[in-house]
Amino acid sequence: MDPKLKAYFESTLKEVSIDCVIFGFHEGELKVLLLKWKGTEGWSLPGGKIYLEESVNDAAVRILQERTGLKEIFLQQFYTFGGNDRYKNMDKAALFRKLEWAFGADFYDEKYMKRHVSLGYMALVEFEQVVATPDWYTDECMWCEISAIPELLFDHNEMVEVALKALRRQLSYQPIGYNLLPEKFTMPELQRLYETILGKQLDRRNFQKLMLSYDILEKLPEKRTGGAFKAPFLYRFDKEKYDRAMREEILFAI
Amino acid sequence: MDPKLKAYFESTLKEVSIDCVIFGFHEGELKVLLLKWKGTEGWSLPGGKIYLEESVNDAAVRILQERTGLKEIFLQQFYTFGGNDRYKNMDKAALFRKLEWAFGADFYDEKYMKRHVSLGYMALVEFEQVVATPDWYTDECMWCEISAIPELLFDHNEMVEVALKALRRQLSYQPIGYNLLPEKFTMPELQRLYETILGKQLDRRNFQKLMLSYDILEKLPEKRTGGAFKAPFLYRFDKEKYDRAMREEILFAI
DNA sequence: GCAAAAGTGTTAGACATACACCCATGC
DNA sequence: GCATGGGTGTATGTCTAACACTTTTGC
Repeated sequence: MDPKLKAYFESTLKEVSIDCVIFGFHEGELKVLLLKWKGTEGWSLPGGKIYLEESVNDAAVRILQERTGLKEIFLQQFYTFGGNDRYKNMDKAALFRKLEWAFGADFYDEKYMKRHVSLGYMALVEFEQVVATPDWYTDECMWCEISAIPELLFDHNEMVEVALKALRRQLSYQPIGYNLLPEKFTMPELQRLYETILGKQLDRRNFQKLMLSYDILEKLPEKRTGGAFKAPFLYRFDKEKYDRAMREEILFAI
Repeated sequence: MDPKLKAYFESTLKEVSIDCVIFGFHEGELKVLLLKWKGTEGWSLPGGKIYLEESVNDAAVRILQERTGLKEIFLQQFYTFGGNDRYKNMDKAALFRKLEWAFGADFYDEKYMKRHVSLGYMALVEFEQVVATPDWYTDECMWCEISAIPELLFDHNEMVEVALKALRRQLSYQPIGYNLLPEKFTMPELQRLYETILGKQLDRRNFQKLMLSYDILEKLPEKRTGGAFKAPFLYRFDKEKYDRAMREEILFAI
């Protein structure tokens, strides 16, 4: 095995790791960042290990930064996966044969390849700002529409589902959008975001009234020009009020 | 060190453990089960380790059963604690001196006393049915009112707070009470439960109307006799409808 | 009879929902 | 001009929230 990889294994927790469901919003679609494992056709969520003296939240921030280049974004734990059958839908032997081919004959070492508990973190990122970067295990990145996710390695399909459910639930008591949209955005864009996450259509006029009633948006004098049809106004989140709404968990009746 | 304890250490995950915030409701008070560590005056939450081939959820069920005698109750993950400073408010050296006194000179073995990631589970139990039982480390159990919890070991005070917050949040999209109340209960008792968890007073008449509107309660012909004043009716949860409401996460506007 | 707890009903107002009309832009 | 998307306003009905009266029970 590569000595650097070995050193990484030695300096990190062995039984615990982190997997991130990184949500981005682009062209009216909610997408998730996936990585393709070297030497295989298998895709997985971005993940990583925790250094011995690192808090798990710090590790999640670090991993997210390594994969997207972004710091200070919305990132939170949503569930911890600790089934003893997390490989159940896979041909584990075949996978590890391929991985040994890519990483060296002693990659599959019992010392490192123990049963893992995985902390699921979800991140909401501004799609345009992400510079997706593969990690040690992987050689390709892909933004995949939430509705067209292929079969993933391990229990990562379940992770995406649980993350999405947590995200939807969160929508009912916290605002969303600050980390998923560019600084300035239009009301229809915000609505599209909500519709995509919730998976249902919303009334244009009622949505606007509701959003404005929460008093977290600032209407700008500018409009989004260039597009076809009537130019919509631009809005911006009032960060202070937005953060307060996040903290106080105001009920968002949507 | 005791060979049985050593064997337990060898057969469990070393970096991960489980801590349980076990809520019970008694005499109009929400209470939490605490354990006192042998040889110390320190209190902590009930917890335990995960066997190598056991899923974390199974481990949580097992630990809960060991401490309360109860099975098939409400139990769920609420957060995973992975700070690298989880001992920060304690005199760690003094604690371990006391523990070595109680467990043997080699209790504090670097091999076992690593940095731990702790999975927080919360349980809602029927107070009357619990037979509280200390574990390996502890020699005393106590039900402690939520408002009068002493300073606990490790980061367990924070755990209780986070659990309580999660419980309150959950109240807004799921019914509660099935596992906290006896089979038959009165509307004022149910209301007291909600008031205790939410930490605020509710209107008697509106509460009743709201609860009945969710169609998960069955009004019984009997009344709670024996008490002073007018005898209140007894109710029972319709388990099927209750479970459906849990699954569908109907919004409980309380 | 009185105080305290419980049962039941009413009413005003807020809010969600549904819907209508006008404006801007490209073809 | 027309199709399409966007801005704004209004009416209706439902549900929440505040509140009143009656009944039961022990002292």
